[in-house]
Amino acid sequence: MKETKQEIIDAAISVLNADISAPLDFIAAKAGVSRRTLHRYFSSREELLGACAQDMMLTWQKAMLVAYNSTRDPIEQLEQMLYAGIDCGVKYAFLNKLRDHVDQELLQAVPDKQYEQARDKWFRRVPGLQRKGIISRALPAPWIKALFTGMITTTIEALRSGDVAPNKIKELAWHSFSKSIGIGHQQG
Amino acid sequence: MKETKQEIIDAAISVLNADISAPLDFIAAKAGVSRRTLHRYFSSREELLGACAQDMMLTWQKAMLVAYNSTRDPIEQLEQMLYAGIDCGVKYAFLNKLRDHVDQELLQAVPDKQYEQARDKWFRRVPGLQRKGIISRALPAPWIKALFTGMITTTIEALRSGDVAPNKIKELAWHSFSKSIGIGHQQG
DNA sequence: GACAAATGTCACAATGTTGTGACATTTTAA
DNA sequence: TTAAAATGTCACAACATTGTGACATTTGTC
Repeated sequence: MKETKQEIIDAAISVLNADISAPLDFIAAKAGVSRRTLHRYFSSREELLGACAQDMMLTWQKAMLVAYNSTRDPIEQLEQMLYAGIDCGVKYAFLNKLRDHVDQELLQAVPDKQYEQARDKWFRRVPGLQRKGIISRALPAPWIKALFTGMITTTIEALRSGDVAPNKIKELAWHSFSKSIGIGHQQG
Repeated sequence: MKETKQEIIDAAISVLNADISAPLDFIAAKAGVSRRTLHRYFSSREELLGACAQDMMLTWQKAMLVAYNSTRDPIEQLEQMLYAGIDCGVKYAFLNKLRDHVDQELLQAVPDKQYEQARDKWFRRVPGLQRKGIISRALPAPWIKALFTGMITTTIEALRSGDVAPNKIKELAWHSFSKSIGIGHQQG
């Protein structure tokens, strides 16, 4: 059986993702636990928020590193990183929101530098790949980064809506994302 | 000078988009108005939420219809609809969230059918365009729809982050979106 | 079963949020 | 200028949320 503390964190991420100000009652209910128990693990809302942020970052970071190290081919690295991002699921969408609401001190403990390491390492290669014509030269690097994170949230949203078959969705996501940044084109 | 009521709605959409449970004080402050005045226009939080939903839907609907009617070419229609979606800005991202929080009765008054009219009219043509090879046949229609809304939020997020030049962003969005659904490919 | 750890239930104070009334002040339009 | 409309300020009650203590109940382990 899972640790209660982790279950509360997971519930919190899920609930707070929909409503960052949701009462602790909702989070406790989602975790199948009384509010009193929640408070035994997290003395305050602020502390819970911080734990969520830390949990998310570690999850994300680990997944990205595994993906990045799974191959030497940059295109395959990107594909694996996209899949890893999708697998992180709803947790990912929550990440940006938290930055506005969590006391920054609570995030200091997290190895923030490492967290972005894998993805950023990859994105520093973008100009080189563009020179080789592998990625469209028409697209600025920050836009490519935006498309990457955007495709993850798009995919998660599509999954949540239930309109797209789940077993095909990663394939679709990579297909569309790779095309959107010009992979597979011959552009001299 | 703008109507106070509309200013409050705009402020509410902006604030609630970041935090659906944000106190009315924040909304009033954003609107440059006292909380008491806010309550003179909206007797309850619920009523304000409903007004936001209605306002958004009408804005979105009008923009889509204008875009749709601006040309007969389906590809150009799609391009214009994407631009219209981006122009609706932060308002759009709010729309889905509201569906979970607003009493559905308050949305009944809105011509919901019409709201989706233009976009849905377009998306019903997708199979035909796929048969002609204009859009990739590998992509299910719901996924294309997800990509459309996803590209809008991606673009808005990129704008908000400040990492991508605003004057080029619509162009980038259309470039990447059209590629992501297979427009411009020769696929037999 | 017996014991310890974890959890639940209830009560409670402190604080935050909402919605309203009364009245002062400012803005608008004639 | 003046009267009406709009807004601001303050006070207030009702309600929601948070965090904690005291004690009962359940769960896991020997």
